[in-house]
Amino acid sequence: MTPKVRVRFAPSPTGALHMGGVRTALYNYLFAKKHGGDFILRIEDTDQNRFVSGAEAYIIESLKWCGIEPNEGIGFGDGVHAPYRQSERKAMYKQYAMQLLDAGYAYYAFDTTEELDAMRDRFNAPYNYVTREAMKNSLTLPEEDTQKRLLAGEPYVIRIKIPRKEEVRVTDLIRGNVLFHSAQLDDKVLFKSDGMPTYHLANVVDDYLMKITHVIRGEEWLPSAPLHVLLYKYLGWESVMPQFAHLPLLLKPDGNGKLSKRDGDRLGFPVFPLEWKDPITGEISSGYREKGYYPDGFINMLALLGWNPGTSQEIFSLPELVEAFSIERISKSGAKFDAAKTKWFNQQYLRMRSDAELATELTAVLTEKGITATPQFTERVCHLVKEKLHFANELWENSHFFFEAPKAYDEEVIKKRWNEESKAFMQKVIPVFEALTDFTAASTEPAFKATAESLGINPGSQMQLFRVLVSGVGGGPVLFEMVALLGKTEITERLKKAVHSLL
RNA sequence: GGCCCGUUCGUCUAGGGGUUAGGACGUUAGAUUUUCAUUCUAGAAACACGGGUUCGAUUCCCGUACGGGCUACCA
Repeated sequence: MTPKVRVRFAPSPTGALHMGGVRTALYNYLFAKKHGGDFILRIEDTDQNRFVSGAEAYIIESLKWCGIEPNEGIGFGDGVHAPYRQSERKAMYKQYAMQLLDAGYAYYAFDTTEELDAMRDRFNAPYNYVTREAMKNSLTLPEEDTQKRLLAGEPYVIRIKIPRKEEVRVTDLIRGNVLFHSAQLDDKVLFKSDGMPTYHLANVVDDYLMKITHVIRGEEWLPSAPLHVLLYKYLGWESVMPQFAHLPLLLKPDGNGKLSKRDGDRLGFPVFPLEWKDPITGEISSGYREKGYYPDGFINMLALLGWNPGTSQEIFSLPELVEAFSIERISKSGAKFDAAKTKWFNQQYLRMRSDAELATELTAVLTEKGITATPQFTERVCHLVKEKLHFANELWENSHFFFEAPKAYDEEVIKKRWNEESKAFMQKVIPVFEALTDFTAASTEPAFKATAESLGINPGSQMQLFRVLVSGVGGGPVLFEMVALLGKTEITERLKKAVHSLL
């Protein structure tokens, strides 16, 4: 029987969650849901020096905003494997380090930072099967010396003893078999002198204890995967070792390298899901949420950055992503982030929003400005302008003239179009409009044109000017739809006022 | 430097021993809206290079180049 799929997203609370991290969480979420499994959030806070207050809450809020909520873990409710914060699991790790020690797979090391630096300078090599011979550790020191140091409370770390000559095979769901030679590995610290495990030990122990079946993480972890494989083996957990999938990285849009916070500042797009204020420096980094992006569009974009369904479908709801997702279709190479396409996704999602939903957003702006309008009117306004937008927060700037009469008129258009001929036309069209009983796009347009023609004027030459006289601006939705929505009274009054003020 | 991963239009990608190498974003032109946006149509635009294997390689293999990641008592 195959065990229930259990995956985890395991960020460190060292700052805001990067969009690459969000994508990793997303792929874990999709994989879990696809297989009816569990998705766990585990906080890896084994490095007390890098702890940033607020980071954990930020991670939780980000996942919630994105709609990819873990069903177990910090912020989402405890399961049977609680706690989910490694600092609270501190007591669990030591015994596994001891187990490794007893079995001869690990050893104590007492080297100081200075000694370590000196060793690296001298050998230009890591702590490994050759250099460890020259260092202060339980492999080189007499047994009683080691015991004496331990008893005296001398600081120590526990290092893994990497075999000198062994092939370590990592089977990766995305990359296939990757072969490493143990001679290239180093004796990584598993247990630090401050009593905390390092990532490597804590990660393997927790994944084992939490019955994780698949480890889906960034490609930056591939080089340490053989170390993890060795740990499963030495701990006797080889038969329940999770399967690995190392994700390609998110790259800078220009140039090369991993996408970083700096790139967002430099190129003008957020790299974080939510706005983040650094608690130390007070520096603020923009977020997709605050910029007006929809979470489902953001997630859709992220899903397609490194994965594709093999069809030409590009717009996916979260359930559709779950349905279509498979690890096999994740690409191997890094993906450069594309801010323009991210905007395009948002535009697509904006169009899928109902007029009523957009009206709610616009109403919030109206209320702020002390403007009242009926929901029906606001909805129709939204219906007319939504095709022009990429973001809902552009609603007001594209529709303000529906709610307030123009205070000024686009000067360029006035300069170009306002003349004796147009003055005569506007004065004549006012009574024509007033006489209409049925004031719709279907009635105003022919009336407008007929009036122009009766004066021997090309109707087209008056359209933009007319638009400016009633709205103040040269651009906007389809003219006669706009006219009809504003209504006869409003249109004729605005027109009279405009003609008067321009005389 | 060493180790590992990768390489199809500018970008995200499909494809795969014989294809007009497909789509999307962006971009260019035209049409529509006498504006803008939208929409429609058309266009430019890619298999990194060199060797093999093969009747045939963009596809398979090897090398080179280039890119990326890792190389901490950070994750």
